Amino acid sequence: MNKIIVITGPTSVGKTALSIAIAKKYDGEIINADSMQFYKGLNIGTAKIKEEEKEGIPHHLFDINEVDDEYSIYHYQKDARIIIEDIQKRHKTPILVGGTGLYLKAALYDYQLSKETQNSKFEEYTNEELYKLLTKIDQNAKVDPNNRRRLIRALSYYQENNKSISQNKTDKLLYDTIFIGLTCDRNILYDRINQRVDIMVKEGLIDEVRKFYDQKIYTKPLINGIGYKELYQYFDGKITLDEAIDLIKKNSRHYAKRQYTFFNHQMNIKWFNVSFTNFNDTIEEVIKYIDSNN
RNA sequence: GGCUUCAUAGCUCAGUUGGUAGAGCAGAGGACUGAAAAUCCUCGUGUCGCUGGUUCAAUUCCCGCUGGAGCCA
Repeated sequence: MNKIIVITGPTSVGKTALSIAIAKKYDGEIINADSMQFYKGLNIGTAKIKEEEKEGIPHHLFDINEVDDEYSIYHYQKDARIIIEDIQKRHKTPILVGGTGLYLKAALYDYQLSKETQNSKFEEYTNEELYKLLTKIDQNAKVDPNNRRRLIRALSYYQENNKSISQNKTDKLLYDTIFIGLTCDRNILYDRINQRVDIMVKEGLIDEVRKFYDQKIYTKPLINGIGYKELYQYFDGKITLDEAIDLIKKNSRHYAKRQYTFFNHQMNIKWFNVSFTNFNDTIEEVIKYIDSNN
């Protein structure tokens, strides 16, 4: 097949299980599209696929970074495209699997990213001052005045490229791609998320996080990753273990909601309602859809 | 059994010196081009436990009832 298949959806719907079935069916190779699964050692908390579950299917862009490596959509875009094109050259099917919408877009859409320089000259400004600076150079800027991170990014972009970030946006899809989304009833999804967190704890999540905490590692994946940042608070003695676990569940639920918002508005996804009692039905449905679009 | 106290949004509670109410959490919706599992924005009508009384007007005051908590026997 010469198309790219994307398998996405909120956390806990069963993307990994589907990806193996689809890879087998279409002689595919899987490319990670999950911003946390790039990192070595973040396994339980990111629900990373285990070696024995891969069933011989090649998996790319998993465990490519140490937790203190710098990695962003810039690197991902390059890495993913090289692998996509390599897989296609070998007449196999690239299958992007993951729930990080921005990374999927960066890889597959016409996002123009160039090597950037670090700059921290905006740190001393207040949000209000940053907002004024930005609206002065770009009247079309659609950044919320309170969103400091975005304000600084937009200003840095202007400084480096001498044009506004909003002018650079295109929505062109570069590859022939089939977008498959897995979904289910919101309440069922939330139950699954809650259950999965309990399972992660049983499987040793606390030890997994503890190792990084003991090494005093405070890099992005550990201070941002759900399951990691909450347990760090617990190790710091700020909250109890039960509170940390409840927080992990809550943050995962909120995350799932944000994922839906992104997928529904940023990409054209064909959604499939997952049958958890008979997952083969779901697989069949997806295959039927892919065949009819090929 | 007697006395005291509580009963308000899914949860925890605030409040109305009598003019039918509002926070946090939970939940919902949205934005998104270099931290994206991140960051940011928006959304609060509920028989104010039930019944009766006083009043122009009661969730607010009073009687009783129901349920919870506490104290004394």
